Amino acid sequence: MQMLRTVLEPLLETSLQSIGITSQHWRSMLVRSREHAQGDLSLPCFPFAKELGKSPVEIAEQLAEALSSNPALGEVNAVAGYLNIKADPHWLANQVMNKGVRIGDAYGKKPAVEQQILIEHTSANPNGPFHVGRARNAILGDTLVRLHRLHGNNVRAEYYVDDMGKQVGVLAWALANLSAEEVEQTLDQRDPVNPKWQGKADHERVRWYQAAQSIRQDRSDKEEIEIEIGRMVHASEHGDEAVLQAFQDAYQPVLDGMLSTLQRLGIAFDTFTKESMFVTNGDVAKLMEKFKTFEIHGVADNGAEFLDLGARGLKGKAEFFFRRGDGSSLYATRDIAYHIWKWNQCDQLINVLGEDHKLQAKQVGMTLTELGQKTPDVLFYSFIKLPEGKMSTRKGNVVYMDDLLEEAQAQAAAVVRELHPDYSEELVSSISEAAGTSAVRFNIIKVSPDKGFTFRWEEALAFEGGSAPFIMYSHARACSIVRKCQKAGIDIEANISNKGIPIPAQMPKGMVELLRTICVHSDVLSKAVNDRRPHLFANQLLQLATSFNSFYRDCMILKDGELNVFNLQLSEIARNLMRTSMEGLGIVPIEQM
RNA sequence: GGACGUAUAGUGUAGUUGGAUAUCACUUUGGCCUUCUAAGCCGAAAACCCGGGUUCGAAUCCUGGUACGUCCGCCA
Repeated sequence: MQMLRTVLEPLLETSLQSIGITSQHWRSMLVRSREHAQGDLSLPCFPFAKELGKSPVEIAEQLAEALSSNPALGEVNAVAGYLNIKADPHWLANQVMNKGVRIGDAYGKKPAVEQQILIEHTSANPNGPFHVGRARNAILGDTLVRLHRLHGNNVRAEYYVDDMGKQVGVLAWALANLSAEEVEQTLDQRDPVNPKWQGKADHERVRWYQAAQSIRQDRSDKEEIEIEIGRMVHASEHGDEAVLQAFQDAYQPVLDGMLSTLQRLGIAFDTFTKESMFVTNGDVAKLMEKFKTFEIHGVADNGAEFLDLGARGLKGKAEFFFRRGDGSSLYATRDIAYHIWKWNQCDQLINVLGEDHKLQAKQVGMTLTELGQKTPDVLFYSFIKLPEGKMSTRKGNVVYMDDLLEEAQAQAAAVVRELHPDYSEELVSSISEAAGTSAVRFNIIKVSPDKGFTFRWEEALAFEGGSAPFIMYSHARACSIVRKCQKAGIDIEANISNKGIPIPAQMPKGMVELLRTICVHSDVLSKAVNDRRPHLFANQLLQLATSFNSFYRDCMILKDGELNVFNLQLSEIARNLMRTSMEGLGIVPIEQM
């Protein structure tokens, strides 16, 4: 609770000086109390014992006594060597009601100058539909973008389109050379396309890609095919316009299909940048020339070139190849050109990458350093696997995002129909779409990114407890109160702008809880954004919803037709905080459930 | 073989500049719907991978194991 800390620290400093503590080390010892019942902030006094030759218990008591009173301070207790300080509920209420708690301000450390932040995420190869594994990147990245915006930062969401290289080459070759019959014949032992997704290019064209992969291994003319694909890939890497256009015609519909899946999850991008751009504009060629001048530059027997990053401390296989023997560039080389381009248009750069890219990212980072460039921040995430094991399109062990979202909506719809038989089908459909997609997002975002994640249907589709619908429900209740008031002829606006409402002398437990939760909300957002850990904020929002539910139980707003204005004002503050926070996590803040 | 990451109740998780009685949810279990939406609320039971070390104090730091994940392409 930063707002309490700000008030407390100077008081505590005086108090500490009075008993002979002058070093500043205690500031880092002032921690959040473990138990809410004990306090908001606690200072363990054990380290002072040796210095002062007194027992920690005694020191804590002396400190408690020496601490001057302040409106912000509620209970101050010395317990077993700890000094516990609780914020005064009235002071908290005053902060919330009259000082105006806004999200993202005051207590976070915001840079004085507006920074342009560029977040690159997802950037999946456009060769097939999203499965839940690939979606972790998109959900994580988009949430980070949203949280930055909530925090008041200027962010651009960027998708790097891999429009050259072997994968797209294979897709383009297949579309040009295989008939639908051939494709289905080749894939006959595989599950057919879900009829639901017929006509959706990511699902349809991936069949061509898969068939080509199989044919490249088995067919008698596989050598010729390989030569043909190799020719196209080579041409694309030399900026051949016709080939690049053919590639684009092949992948663009697939990419569009993939993006429509993401759109259903509320995920969108501001800019798309094609990898081929850095080949055609000459950046890559210039970069490779520059590498030649480096002292860590090396050449292999066949003329391929590399940088010896081992000389800069990289362990393991330290030769970082940037050019093939035939003179063409490699993916990583283009990636570096891309990074230089990105740095030219932002102050902070964040990449969201799977853990399989760790070494690659390290190499790119070290090479950028070598070039005198800054290194990007990277949010790594661990892979999602299925209970049956690793996700593999090839083995058919895969859950497509489109299927998951469809199932999520269907199950949510079943819940809504059971709870509200009176709702129209239209209403059921809009509620269940919001609840289903939000639940899927939240299920992934609420856990720490570096934690391995096993996808389970029953967890992704859980609508109670720590889920998105739980949060949505709290928000919908707050909205329901407003509707109820309006129906009773109460002017909400007028009552909210009435600043003269006294803070109640006695506050129920639920109200104090809500006030405390609201007061740490902004702190948590700052931490989540600055540390790139969105799950922290997800858990905070759960806490906010839980606190609101307790408040809802303890504090009536409309009782026997009588309006409690203070409760209404607090409820509205909580409702707005919930709504904006939900948007920050990509949870749809519907007003009725 | 080397590098990096992870290990917390029956299950899934929170807790990283060391602090008290370790968080939340599911499951199990006891209560609460003639009062603003019970997708809710209140209560009970249940856990820090295994050894060593540092410290007044270790889930947290160091060290040695074990298990799991990822990487170690002139692929992308």
